[in-house]
Amino acid sequence: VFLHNRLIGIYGRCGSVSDACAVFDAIRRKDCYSWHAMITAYARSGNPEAARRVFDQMPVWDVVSWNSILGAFVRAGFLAEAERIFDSMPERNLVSWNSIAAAHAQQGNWLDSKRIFDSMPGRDLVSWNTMIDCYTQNSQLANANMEFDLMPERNLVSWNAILSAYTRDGQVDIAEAIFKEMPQHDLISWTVLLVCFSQNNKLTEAKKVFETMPERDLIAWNALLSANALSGHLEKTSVLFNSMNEKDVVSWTIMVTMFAQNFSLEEALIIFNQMPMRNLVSWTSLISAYAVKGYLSEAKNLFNQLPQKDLVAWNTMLNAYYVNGLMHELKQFFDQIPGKNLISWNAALSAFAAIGHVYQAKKLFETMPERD
RNA sequence: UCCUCUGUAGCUUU
Repeated sequence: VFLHNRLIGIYGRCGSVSDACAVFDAIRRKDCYSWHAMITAYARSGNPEAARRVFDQMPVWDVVSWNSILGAFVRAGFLAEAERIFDSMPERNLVSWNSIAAAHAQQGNWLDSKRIFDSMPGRDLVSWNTMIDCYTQNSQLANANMEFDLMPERNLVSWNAILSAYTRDGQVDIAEAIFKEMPQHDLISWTVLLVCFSQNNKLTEAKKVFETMPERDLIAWNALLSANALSGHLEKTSVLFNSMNEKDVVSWTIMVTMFAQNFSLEEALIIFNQMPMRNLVSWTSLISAYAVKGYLSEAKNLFNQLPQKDLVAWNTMLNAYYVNGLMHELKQFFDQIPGKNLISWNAALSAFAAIGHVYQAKKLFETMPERD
């Protein structure tokens, strides 16, 4: 059982749910570790409903079982359901509280995260680190920084989190200073620094980080690829891409996106058609490629065929109407978007503003649930 | 051997 449970965990982590499931089914005497590992495997694959089916079949539940199913819904971004689970838990520990705090931040409610953080029965290092990340995700650098200063102790995760905060805010010099000041570096620290340079148009420095870092994994390679793609050197980026001996769906999507953003629909399609695996992000990237080249109906067809849609996909399609000048359809589409976020509102608002429909723009501005 | 924190790809800011 011990070995089987480990296997479920390994398969879950590398995204092979079906393999995890096969191992799980083969265990005759399942213990709670088996059940929890299987729930988490489904959670990691983005399938909280499957996770719930496993949860429902368990003979007994403990706090880890509840945390596992809570985590499945948090990870999938289903805040309402996560809250329902949290409220109905017979017992909670710090893990439960940390999860629900992170869930609110994911949906943009960083004030709720802070409220939870302040009212939770205790705090551990993970709580503090979570709080820094809640602020970072919501572009609240000053608050992230304050929390970092206030925390009673820090580990490498805390340092990486604050490094990310400054990176996101575009404060390259401070990020560099933090990198030098931090007590240790791991692969994550190095990659964040690379991304920091990459996202602030410093390709040379980004490359230098890549060469300097003591070890490189696929994420680091993808970050370097992305740095090249962002700089607009299509040819050089393609050479790098072809030289990579390991590629995942992210690597492929970086290429599709690069061609899309440089209006090379044909090349984006060539890459897309060669992709060995695709996900929602790759499809959305292709929709964008069609849209910016004026192929709205193709974009719309792809969108309608998506097996599942997230908010980014909806917003991409919204923008497709805008760049093709179809304001009437845009308005209708906007009204259909479930759970609009600030990006949806800003996109619609700026669309009307850009074409001089001041009245419509003003009306949207006044109706917006939040503004930045 | 199970649950929560940090790194890479897609959407808005004319």
